[in-house]
Amino acid sequence: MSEIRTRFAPSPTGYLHVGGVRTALFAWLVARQAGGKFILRIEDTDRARLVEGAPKHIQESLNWLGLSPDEGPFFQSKRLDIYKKWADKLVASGRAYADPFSPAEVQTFRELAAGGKQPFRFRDFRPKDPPEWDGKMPLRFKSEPKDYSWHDEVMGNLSAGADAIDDFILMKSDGYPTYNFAHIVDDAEMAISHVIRGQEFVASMPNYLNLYEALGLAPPKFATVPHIMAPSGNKKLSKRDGAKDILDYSNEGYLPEALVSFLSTLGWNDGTDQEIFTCEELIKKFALSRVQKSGARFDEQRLLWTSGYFIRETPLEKLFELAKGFWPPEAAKASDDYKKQVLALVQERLKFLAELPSLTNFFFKDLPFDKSLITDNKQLKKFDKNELVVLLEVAKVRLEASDFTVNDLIKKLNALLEETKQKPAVLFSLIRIATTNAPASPALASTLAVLGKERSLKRIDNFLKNFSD
RNA sequence: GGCCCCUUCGUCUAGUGGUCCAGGACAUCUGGUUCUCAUCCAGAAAAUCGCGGGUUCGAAUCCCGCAGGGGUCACCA
Repeated sequence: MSEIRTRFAPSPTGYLHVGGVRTALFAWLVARQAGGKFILRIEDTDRARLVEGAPKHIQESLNWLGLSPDEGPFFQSKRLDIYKKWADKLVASGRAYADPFSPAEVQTFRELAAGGKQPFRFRDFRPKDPPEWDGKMPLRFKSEPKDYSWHDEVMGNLSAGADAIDDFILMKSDGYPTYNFAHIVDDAEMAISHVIRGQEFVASMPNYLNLYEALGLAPPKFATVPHIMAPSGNKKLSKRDGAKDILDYSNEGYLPEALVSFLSTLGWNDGTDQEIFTCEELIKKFALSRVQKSGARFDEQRLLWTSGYFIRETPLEKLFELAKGFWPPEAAKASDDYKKQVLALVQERLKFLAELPSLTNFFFKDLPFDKSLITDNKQLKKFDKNELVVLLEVAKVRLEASDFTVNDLIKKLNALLEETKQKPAVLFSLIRIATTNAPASPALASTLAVLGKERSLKRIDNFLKNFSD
């Protein structure tokens, strides 16, 4: 059996989003699991829609996810001589003709067909005496209509009638090939074994099959991956629906492993109850035949859950490395050791690393006094202000006697509960608010231990001063 | 509109004629983990398997029709 070779072939018209990346991931997995090659090909034949920097951006996105190509990137714009060669071959065999019609004339044909209630087909309007192709006119494929049935690794057996066949442009008047022509030539030249792509191309399959025959090429295997749908409504996910640049996820501190796992289970599963997959597991278990035939909705909640899961599973040292660049500005002067302690406390509640500042800011700077934390608190709002002040003053004295290790703090706090005859819901809330001024924090004893004795007591003092006013 | 494809809890899905009055996960809700947020644990609610006909002793699973959704009909990919 010949080598498995798959490709990802985006057009450089902008950034990569989850839809494109999932297709790339599937192609990458098919290559990896067979010990084959994954090839990146930039389809830059539409000169008008090129976006500068897009190829680099696409490569960075793939690299971040760990889907680096084994070959490429190849640029179609640098392979024009190859397409020319194949085009000449088609002209010689009579399977391509120069198209002498202007867009306006084509439009007239179209209206003519519409008037006759017939579906418009170029092949019904072929020129009687096509001029010789000079490379300046568009070159059109001369189709030979017939029925086709073929196998799709995802969709199963597909078929279409001869009505689906028509002449189409191979070479444009600017000298560049169309996608319809170039991708077939390239897939053959690059010995691609599996063409894995989005479902927008299934309708053109009969035409492609017709062209393969005209070129004398054996078609590769095909796999059609359904679109990722927008969270609401039944439409393809687009930028408007929050289809972010894949590098945005990197910038927000999602782990690439999480994106890969999430994307793989969006329209694929291994038939078991497994919900999370590492890359290695995917390489072992992925199968095109188990990819869903219908489009799957993008579920932000599930992405967050997946992301949080991977963050929790990451060893602290590694997470600390990954978290560099995400700390709040005030953390700049804090020691690595201190930051690691903080990170250990918030690791289990992080969904993505950009949440770090909002979760940890009070560890690095004094937050402003906020009376509503007391007055809105279910337990504390029932108390008289003076009662709370007295309670906190007692707490302060007892905490002054602690060495601020977690164990000792727990001991002291428990003793305080006894002494004051208060519930944790009251006493701990009060101390937590006084020492953090934050609406939420990790467990009290751990928080105090990391904050340290001096800072904790100072904050209680400040809180008492503000609260008494 | 023509052609092609799809249709199981809100969402992602398991399920290929009986073990499914449909299982898992996310989200939601409840309880527990000495306070909050989160984690973790336990539990609840949630799909008459798009609808209607068949075939069969028996259908989410096979067949037909319908409806809804998607894709496509470019010198874009």
